[in-house]
Amino acid sequence: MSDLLQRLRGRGWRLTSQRRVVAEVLDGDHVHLTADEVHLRAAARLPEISRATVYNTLGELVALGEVLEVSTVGRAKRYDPNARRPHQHLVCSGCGTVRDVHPAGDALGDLPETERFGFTVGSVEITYRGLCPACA
Amino acid sequence: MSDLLQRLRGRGWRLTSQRRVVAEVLDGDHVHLTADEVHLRAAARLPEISRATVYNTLGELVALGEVLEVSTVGRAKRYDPNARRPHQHLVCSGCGTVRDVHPAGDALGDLPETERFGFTVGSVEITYRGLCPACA
DNA sequence: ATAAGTGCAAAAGTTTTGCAACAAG
DNA sequence: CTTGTTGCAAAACTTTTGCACTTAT
Repeated sequence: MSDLLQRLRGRGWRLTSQRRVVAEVLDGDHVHLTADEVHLRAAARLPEISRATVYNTLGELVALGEVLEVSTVGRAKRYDPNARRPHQHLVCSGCGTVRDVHPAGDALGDLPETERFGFTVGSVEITYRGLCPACA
Repeated sequence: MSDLLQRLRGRGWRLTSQRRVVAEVLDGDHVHLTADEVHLRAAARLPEISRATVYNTLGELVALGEVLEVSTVGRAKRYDPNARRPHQHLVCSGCGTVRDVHPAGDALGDLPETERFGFTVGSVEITYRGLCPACA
């Protein structure tokens, strides 16, 4: 069983075949699927799985902090299972492909107090936009 | 006439009352309206303006580089007229409010060649996520 | 057994599109 | 005038929801 499933079970997550399949589909590096893509791949293994369950499961994984929702501009949300190691994204403006990147050192400094407008800042997200080799 | 309208006219943009109203609604700092909010405010001045025209106009302004689409996670896109001075966003995870911020110096270093996967990187986008005073 | 999870189908929210009527240059 | 723009209404897409049925524990 994957680390992910093991961790989830430890948290009292009820393990169903649908959830197992969704977790399996999300496994891996550089995986940034849309909900629909997850459903498509999950259905290949478990034909009767419903869209609603995929959405429910993805929402729960996000709430548990095991999966991240990737910001998009207009397109459908993408889900990133690599929530444990901080990283940034390189997004193709042509086809929407996303790659994880781990820029060298550099501490993307926190936002100075004077620029916070009273907000409580929880996370910083960096996205590099450009064109992938195929679209360029 | 605003700078924006003047620039657009210079580019051969046909100026209609609908477009003028959309441009006026977008004018200002810290403006990050959704298409629907733009339509609402535009309709207050020009009651017969249609949603389709608002979407068309916003899309054109984005294509012309005069307005930026702000990344969202799930919610409706927001449009940012402050496309000329580079800046970042502080987004409330509660209500979706967006504020422009201009972090001190710091050069958010370019992505090193070895991390580009063959992509042509055009822009870097930084988003600080947290809770605004009202939602905290 | 029982509480939680699932599937279905309908609805909600956002954005796009086709086309006839209209208006800016 | 001519071509680009608008409005309408319908459709496309993504995500959410209500409820009866099923299942993991």
